[in-house]
Amino acid sequence: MKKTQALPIASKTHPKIDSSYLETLMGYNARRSALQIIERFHVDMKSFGLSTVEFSILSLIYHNPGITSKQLCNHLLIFPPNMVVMQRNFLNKGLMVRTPHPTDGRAFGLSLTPSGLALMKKAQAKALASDAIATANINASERKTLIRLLKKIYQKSSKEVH
Amino acid sequence: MKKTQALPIASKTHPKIDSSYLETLMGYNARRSALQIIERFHVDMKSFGLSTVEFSILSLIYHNPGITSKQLCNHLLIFPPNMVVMQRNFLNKGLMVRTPHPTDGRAFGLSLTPSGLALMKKAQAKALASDAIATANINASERKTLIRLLKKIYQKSSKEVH
DNA sequence: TATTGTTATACTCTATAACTATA
DNA sequence: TATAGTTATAGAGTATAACAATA
Repeated sequence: MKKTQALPIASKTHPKIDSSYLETLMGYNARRSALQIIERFHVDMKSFGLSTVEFSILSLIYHNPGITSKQLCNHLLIFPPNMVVMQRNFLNKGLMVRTPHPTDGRAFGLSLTPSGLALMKKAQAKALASDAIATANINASERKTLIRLLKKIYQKSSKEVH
Repeated sequence: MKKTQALPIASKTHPKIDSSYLETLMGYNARRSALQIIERFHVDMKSFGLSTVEFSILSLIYHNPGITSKQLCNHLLIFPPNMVVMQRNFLNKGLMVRTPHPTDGRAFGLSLTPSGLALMKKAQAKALASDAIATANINASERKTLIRLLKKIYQKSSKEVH
C-alpha cells in the first residue's frame, strides 16, 4: 500500500535556498561564471554578427593565417560538419578566403579578407572590453591567478576531435 | 580589379597554433575548463540517467525539500517551460513528488521520494568524485582559491528568470 | 587503407509566445 | 492586474553516419 505524507514548503521554510553542496563542485562554479561572462559577450558580439564559437574561429585564423579546418576543429573541439557550416557563412559574408594547400590536395589554407581583418580588429578589442567588464569584481592579480588555475585544469590533456 | 595573393599554410608554417589572444579572455578559459569538467561529469552521471542540469535541480530539491518550481528556475536560471519537462520526467521515474502549497493554490512544494533520495545520495557522492578527478591537476589550496574567485564573478548580481 | 572535407540529419539545450488558474 | 505553472513551438548548439576526393 501507498503512504501519503505532508512535506515542507521551501517558499515558507527556506527564504534562502541552500546551494552549499553544488558550490563545492568546480564544474558548477566554472559553468556559472562562464555562462555569466558569455551572456555579456553574446550581447556585445551581436553588432558583429558573431557567435562565441565563430569569434574564436575567426580570431584563430586572424592570428594564424593559413590554418586549416582540421587544425581549428582539433584546437577548439569542434566537429568538422559544424565547421563546414560556419565557414560557408564566413565565405558568404566575404570575411574569409580559402587557398589550396600546396602539398595536400584535400586541405585548404584559411585567411581573413581585408574586410574580415577589419571586423576582427574591432571585434577583438570589443571582446577584451566585454571580458574586463564581466570580471570587474576581481582585481588584476586575482584575474591572473584565476586564468592560470583554469588553464591548469583544461590544458593538460590535449583532446582531439576525430 | 581583383588581387590574388599567395597565403601561408598553417600546417606547414605553424605546427603550434597561437591562441595567446583567446587565452587572455576569462570567458574562453572559464568555458574551456567548464566544458572539460562537465564532459567527465556527463559520462559519470550516465548510469543515473541525469543530465547536469537535472542533477542540479534534484540536488537543490534534496537539500531544500518543499522548494518550488519558481525558486529553482530563479536560482539555476532555467526557463519555466523547460523546468516543466524535466519535472515530468522526475515524476514519471518516481524520483519526485509534488504537494499543494498551503497558502498559494498555484504553486507546489517539491520533494524527493525515498527512491529519489537514494539515487541522489549516490549521485552526489559520484559527482564529488568526478569533480575531484577532473580537477586533479590543482591542489587543495588552489582549488579553494579558484572556487572563491569564480564565485566573485557570478555571485554579485542576482539574476532572475521572468 | 587513412585522412580532409562534405552532406544530410538527428539530438540536446535553450528561448519565446500564448494560455490557465489562482493571487 | 500580476504571478505560478503549463503547452506548443522555435532556435541555437552539438553530435553521428555515410560519402567524395586525395594521401
